[in-house]
Amino acid sequence: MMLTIGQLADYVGVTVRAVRHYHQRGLLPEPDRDASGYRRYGAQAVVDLIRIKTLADAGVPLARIGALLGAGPEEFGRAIAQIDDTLAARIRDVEQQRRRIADLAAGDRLFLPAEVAGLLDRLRQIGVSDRSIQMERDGWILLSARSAGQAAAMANQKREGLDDPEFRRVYLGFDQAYGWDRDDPRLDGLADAMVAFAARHAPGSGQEQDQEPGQRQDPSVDPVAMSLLSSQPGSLSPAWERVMQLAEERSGAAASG
Amino acid sequence: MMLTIGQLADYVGVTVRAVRHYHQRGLLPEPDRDASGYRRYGAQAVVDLIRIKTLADAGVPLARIGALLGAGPEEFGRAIAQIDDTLAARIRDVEQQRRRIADLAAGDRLFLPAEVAGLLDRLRQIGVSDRSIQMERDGWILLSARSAGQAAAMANQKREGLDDPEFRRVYLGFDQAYGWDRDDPRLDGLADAMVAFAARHAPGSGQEQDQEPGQRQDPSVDPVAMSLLSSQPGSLSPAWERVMQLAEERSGAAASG
DNA sequence: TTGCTCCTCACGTCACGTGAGGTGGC
DNA sequence: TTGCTCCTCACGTCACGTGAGGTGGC
Repeated sequence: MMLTIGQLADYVGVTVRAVRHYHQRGLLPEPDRDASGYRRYGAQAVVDLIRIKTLADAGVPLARIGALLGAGPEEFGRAIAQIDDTLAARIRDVEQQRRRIADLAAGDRLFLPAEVAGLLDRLRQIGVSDRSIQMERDGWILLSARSAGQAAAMANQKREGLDDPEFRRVYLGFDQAYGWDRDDPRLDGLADAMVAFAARHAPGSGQEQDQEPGQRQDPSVDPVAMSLLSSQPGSLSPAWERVMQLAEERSGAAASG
Repeated sequence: MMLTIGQLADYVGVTVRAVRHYHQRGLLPEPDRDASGYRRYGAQAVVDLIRIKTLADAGVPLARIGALLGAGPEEFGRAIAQIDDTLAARIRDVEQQRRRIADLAAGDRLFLPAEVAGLLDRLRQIGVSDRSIQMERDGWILLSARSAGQAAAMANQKREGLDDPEFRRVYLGFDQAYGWDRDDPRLDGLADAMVAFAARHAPGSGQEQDQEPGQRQDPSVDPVAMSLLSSQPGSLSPAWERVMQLAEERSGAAASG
């Protein structure tokens, strides 16, 4: 009336190899052998193995299970309570994983701080092209990776800047100019508008906010700088290169004039 | 404005070693190196790595993640739905694990089929000693491991048998005799009672139920056989050995007379 | 006799962790 | 100059899985 290793393993719901592994690790005492050298198990082995399996299923490392099996009931009880806490936390973790894989299929909320996601939503809302939004997203991702806090603050600032109709006009004009020829006559007007807007919000104009130290330029009022955040090769079109060149010439002339 | 491997890893919440591992496995493309031979990452790498981490956290094997990253949105969506099902099942698993580790601290419900647990409860209720209940438990554990269905049926049968006051008397008498001397005069009366009860329920007495094939003896009417189920060395006391010897003599004499 | 179970090595797997020994960036 | 980050091997870890080669039980 003793059990073979296969009967024991099947009843408890583990593999034969697992039982042998628990012997090797010293979790389950090696039983006596029968005449053929087969291990033969009694009821205590069933009880011990179910304990081991139950704890192992709960994710308790085998080394800790070994310590727990030798512990008194009060220490065992405390350990059980702590393991239960871990399992409760695991349930919350899995619930969050479900939300996150749902986000994965949905959009790009997952890749950005909430403030940046809010800015991108605002850009979509005012009619910015998908191409520019993609470039903004990539730029903000890189900025967030280097300094999440600073990126969030700057994104909020830029989103507020978009409440200004003139900033929206300049930003959308630059966005739409992407595919123009580099000698398109409208680029001059666009460069003028950008320089004029930047001048009105530049230091000394009396309109800027207090600058934080180390924050040399403020992308919330400078779509050119913002677009440069994602300086992937090829991201600048001929028209954009041209309008930036024109703007630089004019602001240089204004500074020296 | 490109990221080092450490900036990338910190932002996404993985180790630098994990990023290198994903390169090795081909999940994340190797980026270009800077002048020092350092890897430099763009925004796409952040997006890719968050995808990998989110799926890996959800328990998706890396080999499958590799296939998913190359899949179209419809296949990706189906995979996400299937992963979500797996996570929902995992939550139910963890909830069951919590119940099982609670049982582990509580009692021995975990080690026995419900029918056997019910029988043990009944034995406790009618006043059987802890020692005998322990022996019953061990016997039923071994029997359940060899044939769970048969053990359950036999346990139900025995529990019903305990509704008979005479069976209870014989069983409790045998239980209490454990610590008696082997020449205690009360053992004769106990053996008599056991033989008389067994004879009344033996085949041919007109009281037995239909016997199932292969079920040679019925422990529900034979506490001696039941106690023998757990034939651990040393489990039989001198008094029990003696009373079984007496009972065997008498039933042998009855059979031959 | 055949198929199933058991035995003991011993290498493989999965997703990285952890030094070992050396170089570049601030 | 010091400490931090980066680089490439390459072995270690955890809980077993999976043959390899052989024997015993029904």
